[in-house]
Amino acid sequence: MESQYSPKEFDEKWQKHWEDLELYKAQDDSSKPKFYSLVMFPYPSGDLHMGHMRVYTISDVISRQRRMLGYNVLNPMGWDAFGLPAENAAIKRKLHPEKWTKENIRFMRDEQLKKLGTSYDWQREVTTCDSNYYHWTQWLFLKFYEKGLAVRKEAPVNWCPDCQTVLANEQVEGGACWRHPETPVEQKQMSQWFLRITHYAEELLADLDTLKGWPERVRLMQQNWIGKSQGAELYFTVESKPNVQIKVFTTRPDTVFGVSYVVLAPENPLVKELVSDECKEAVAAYVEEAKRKTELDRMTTEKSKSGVFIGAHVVNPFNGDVVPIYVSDYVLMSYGTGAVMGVPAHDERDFAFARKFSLPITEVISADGKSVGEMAAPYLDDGILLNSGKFSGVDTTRAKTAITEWAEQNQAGKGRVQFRLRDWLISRQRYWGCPIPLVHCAKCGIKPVPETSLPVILPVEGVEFTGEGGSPLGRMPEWLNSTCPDCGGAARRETDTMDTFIDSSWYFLRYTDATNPAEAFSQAKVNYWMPVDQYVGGVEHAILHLLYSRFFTRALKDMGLVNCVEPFTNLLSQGMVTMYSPVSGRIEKMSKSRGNVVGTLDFFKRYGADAARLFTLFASPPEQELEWSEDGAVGQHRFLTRIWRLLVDLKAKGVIDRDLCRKPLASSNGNGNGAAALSAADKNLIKLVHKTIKAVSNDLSPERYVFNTAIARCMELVNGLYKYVQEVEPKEASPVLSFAVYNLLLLLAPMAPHITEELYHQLGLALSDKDSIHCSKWPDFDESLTVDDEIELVLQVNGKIVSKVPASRGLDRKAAEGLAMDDDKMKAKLTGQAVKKVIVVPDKLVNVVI
RNA sequence: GCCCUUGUGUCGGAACUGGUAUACGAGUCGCACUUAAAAUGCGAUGCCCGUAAGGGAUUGAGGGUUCGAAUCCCUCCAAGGGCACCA
Repeated sequence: MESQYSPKEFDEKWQKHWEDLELYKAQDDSSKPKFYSLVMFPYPSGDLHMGHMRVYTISDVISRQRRMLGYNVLNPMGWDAFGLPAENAAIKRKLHPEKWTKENIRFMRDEQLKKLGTSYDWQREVTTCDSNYYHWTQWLFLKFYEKGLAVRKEAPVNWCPDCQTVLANEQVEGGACWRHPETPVEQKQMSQWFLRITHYAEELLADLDTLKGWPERVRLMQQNWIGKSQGAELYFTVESKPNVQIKVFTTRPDTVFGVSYVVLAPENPLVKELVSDECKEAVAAYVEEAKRKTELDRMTTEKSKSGVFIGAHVVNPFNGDVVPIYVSDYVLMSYGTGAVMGVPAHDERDFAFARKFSLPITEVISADGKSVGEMAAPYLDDGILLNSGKFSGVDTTRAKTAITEWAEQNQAGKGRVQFRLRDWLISRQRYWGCPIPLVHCAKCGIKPVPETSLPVILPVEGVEFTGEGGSPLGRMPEWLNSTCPDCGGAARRETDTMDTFIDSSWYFLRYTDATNPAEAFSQAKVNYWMPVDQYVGGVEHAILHLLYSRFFTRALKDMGLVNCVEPFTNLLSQGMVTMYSPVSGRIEKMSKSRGNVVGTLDFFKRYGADAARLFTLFASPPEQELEWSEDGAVGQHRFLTRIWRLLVDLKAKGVIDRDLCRKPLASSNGNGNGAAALSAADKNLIKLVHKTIKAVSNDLSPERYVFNTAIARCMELVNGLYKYVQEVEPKEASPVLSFAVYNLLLLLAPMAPHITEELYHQLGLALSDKDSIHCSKWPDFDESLTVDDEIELVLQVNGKIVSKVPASRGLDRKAAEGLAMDDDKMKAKLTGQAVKKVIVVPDKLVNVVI
């Protein structure tokens, strides 16, 4: 046995050993309870750095400990392999995206994730750009299409004139194309595919309450994103065209008597219909300008309002007022009805608009129902109505209901709920994505590709990447030209591919039956494993990926494909890893572009995988940010070295014994295993072991998941062992030391899997060559051995500490009080004082109030 | 602007339900080992006053509840994140 701890001698040996033993293979049927452990799968960008490793380490520790606790664990890994960077690399380096992606996957899997010592079941590896995966992505799309959840509709989208393609919202940075910061993105009206996530808005919102295992902040972010508003839709009849109504959505029906104008969004079709001849030119010009307006312009002109009168009026159904109709880009076509009523007195934006166009500001609510006269700013709070006909004098809350009711009775409107959530635009004019399985037939229109013809293969050979002019698929006639499944005539394939978020919205279902050639997943397997018991991932996916996955699961449940409603029972969203960036001079998220990355290969070589894992876990609790520091990592390497040296020494002395180590030494009170011979040092060490087992078990439990304190407890045990060895100087097989060392290794095994396995075998604790510490049972503890008989009683006067005295555990109140009154320092404080009250916290403190 | 999170020694961070603030690690200093250094082991180490014994203040700031507050409540300040003309 080497006297020097050098992980490079054995890290890879054990990784191979575990793989040969198929230690991490999940069983599809088992008498053990199942535990589905999931970590967000990576995009194969090519090179993981230590910052990326945090999430895999956390998830791996959880999986390993669950295995030791006796669960049948599914811990899979895969690749979110479609996406733009691959296509970019292809354009830049003339390397096919598939080749680039596959090479990256091999490197990341074999050289990075495996070398971290992760415990994945690689037989279930999933790669979203493989046709045996996207076959089922397409099949699911067809299911959504059948149910009317995938629809084609016109929508304004982000268009980059340089790339000649639609961009995802995520690819618009500061109003410009992410590839050309100098090119502003344009808004373009296009026919695109959407998934109707809004169909589930209400449920997605309501069921957030059932996700008790999710962080509060993630639930809140989703809640805000879905954005439910309670209000009313009110109808304003056009004065010159009594058969046309403008419907507006408002959350403030109580302010309807204060309406001084109505505004339409520039894209609202009513603009063209209602505009008067005199205004036609000005309105058309404004609408044109608004269309061209980029997000950049919008942001810079945020607060100032623009707009044009369209030469028509509407009648307020509540008071008969005739008010003008404007068109303005502060009204969005995609929210509500694309029209709003302007109430300057009680809305910030309407106030600004009214000022600019000199429109009347009619006060209809105030704190006490009395007019305040000239308004310098809009009054936004609740209050009492005035100038509101028969509703004057009513408070806002009741007025909202009353006015909505009146509208319903008089066909002037109705109550309505509005969501901020929009339907999910999934079309992408890109090559490297899952083809949408549809054809366009001149005769029959849009037709789905029959299930039996799936998958629609993404062509790999003969694809040219020029970097301009949209998707290369459109320039491949041999792929583009197909036949109509209905009439058999000529048809063109859909050239758009799907948003990559679709691929990741169901990968956790595929893991349950990853190699099934005939189905997306079998009912039996998916329902055995789902829902995911513990999901770990970055907070950057708090909304999109997690919301989409919830939507998918819900839709599939309604189709009878899965049984569960919510896919992820518990969610741990880990904080990002930061480091000082020489580029910006600040502490920022670790990333290549910021020049503050720590490479994995180099780190593993210098300190070993276990030190990397321990530092990542120790530096801060998982939900918080972690600042990478070389010093801290060295500290963990030192801790491992300390364990190594101690155990090498004990082995040389022959004190560790394979049989003794498994004997529980349950009782220190005289009747346990060899208890008669136990010294005070022995008893203390046994207690320390039990206390450590208790603390670490608690720290690794789902209620806590605080790995930093778990490691701290293990360090204390190691410190205790050093002290014990120094004191006792053991020379022969020791039951106490064998027991302590064995349990230390068990507790550290999930966090530092290599060194614990190596020492387990080196010390001869293994039951055979095929044995692994990772197959061991997680240790139990004896509650009675986790408490000390002797405690320190704290004595306080008025809550201030005056003295501390030793006392035996379990003292009653009287006795504790007696101890306090007997103490010299207490006496000094209390003489001549009237004692008002004595508070005794058993086994903790006595507080005398004077 | 709205919503959320976080503020504890020189640094990363502990303190489970209000009950000994600063566990564990890093750094620094000292001792041992060594010809020497590194490594390792042992010990000390939040701040102020004091040679010491001892005393005092202290968990971003201020206030409150309580016998007792890092922890609960209110106001404010700072940093980070999310949303942002959503009617």
